[in-house]
Amino acid sequence: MDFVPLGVAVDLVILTVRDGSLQVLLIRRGIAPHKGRWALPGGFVRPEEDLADAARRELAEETGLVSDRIHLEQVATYGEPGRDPRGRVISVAYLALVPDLPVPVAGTDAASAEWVAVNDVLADPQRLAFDHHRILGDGVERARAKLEYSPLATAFCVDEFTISELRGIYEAVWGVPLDPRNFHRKATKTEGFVTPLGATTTRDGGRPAQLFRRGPATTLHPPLTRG
Amino acid sequence: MDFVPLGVAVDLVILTVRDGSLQVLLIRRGIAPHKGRWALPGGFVRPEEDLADAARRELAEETGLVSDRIHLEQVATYGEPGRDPRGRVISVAYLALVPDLPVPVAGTDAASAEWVAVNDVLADPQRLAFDHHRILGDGVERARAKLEYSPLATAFCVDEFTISELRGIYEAVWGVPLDPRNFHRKATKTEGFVTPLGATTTRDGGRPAQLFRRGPATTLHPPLTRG
DNA sequence: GTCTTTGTCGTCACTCTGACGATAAACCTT
DNA sequence: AAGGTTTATCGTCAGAGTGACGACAAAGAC
Repeated sequence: MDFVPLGVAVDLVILTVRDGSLQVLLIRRGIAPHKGRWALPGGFVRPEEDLADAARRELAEETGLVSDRIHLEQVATYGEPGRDPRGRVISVAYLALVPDLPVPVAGTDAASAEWVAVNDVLADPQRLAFDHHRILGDGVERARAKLEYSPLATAFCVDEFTISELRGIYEAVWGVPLDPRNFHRKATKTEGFVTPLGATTTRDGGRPAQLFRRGPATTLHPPLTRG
Repeated sequence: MDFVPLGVAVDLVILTVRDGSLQVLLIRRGIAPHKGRWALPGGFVRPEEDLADAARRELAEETGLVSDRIHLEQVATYGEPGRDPRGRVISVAYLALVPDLPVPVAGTDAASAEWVAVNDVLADPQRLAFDHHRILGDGVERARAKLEYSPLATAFCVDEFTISELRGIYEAVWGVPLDPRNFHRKATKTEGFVTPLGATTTRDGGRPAQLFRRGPATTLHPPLTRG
């Protein structure tokens, strides 16, 4: 076997929508290399650990979220020689979409962790360690694309949500305003996207809004469009 | 560094359309494990080699195709412990779309290589070695999805092609018949999909058809639909 | 009560789509 | 050479989906 000295890591693009903007969870690295710089959460895969399990473990360590109810999907793998000064490290990137919960963002090997607006991070290619700028870009692009043809936006919402809250997700992720009336029509008429619960809430102010839960659909026909 | 004994490989899902059906290039394994069984082409990544370079190298070794003009994209990475009897092997799968050329399919470490109809292979989960059945499924699914919203179908065509030939690609990959008149309208009216050359050909029989080249678009607006 | 905020229903013109008729331009057969 | 076959390409038409926007409903704020 020609096994070469090489490490396999997972890196996480953990996204949420807070205060109307798309935000990513970053950690300030507590150890070398790139000590003190901002980076995506991540770590090495253990010898007998599945890749997805490693991603779930890292997610739990950073956010305390048990990932059974969290959307987690693989995005891509980065293996360019030289991307990590420690040697040959292959990194498998995962994308996690979480609702805006009062999450105790505190890591074990991270000096500190916090939510940062994606736009701010992407605006500066030097902001993140390693090739994490590129990984973040790919993850965000994946999320933006999937909102169009999948019911994935609901992964950003709490269990019971209103159509406006759902629209807020789309507006934050895509960065464009959407017409409330047309969006309401689309969301409620697209087969299997959302299921009405009968109850209402006034937590968003104004007239009480119906509460919905995510529907059974896995794909949206027809897709929503980004303007 | 906690580098564990572990190998990184690339596996290739090389697709083409031949005789109206979607086909994949398979090799009969010449060495253990799974010697004598059918599998996707692939091999270990070299110590100082980029993942994409490894995929390009394997593609060239198996098909002789120089990949500058071949569409090659990463699909996913498979790392379940136990997926390879030799030990912990992480495999990065790439998807290659090639035109139907008289390719000298002959491998270096493969006893033999040949084109096989994708439907036949997918119908039997035991047909391929390792977890290649799953990898093939994921690759094909990616190709099917991308035909909808990208001009990727042109990657299956030779440089200059007719609308019918392009339609044949869609029909083979999706496995559904498409209306020639409606398809012609869509293909020619979708901005940047195909560029007319002015010349015509009669190689498909019947009335001479206009020749086209792939256009500058990277995304199709609006997308083509599968049904 | 009135104002403000947000939710929900409706209308209308426009575009896109799928089903299909019709004609054009080559080759093939006899 | 005439007619049949094959494929290409244009056109038509009804129905679905979309964006822009008007209108009204139902809560809290003052």
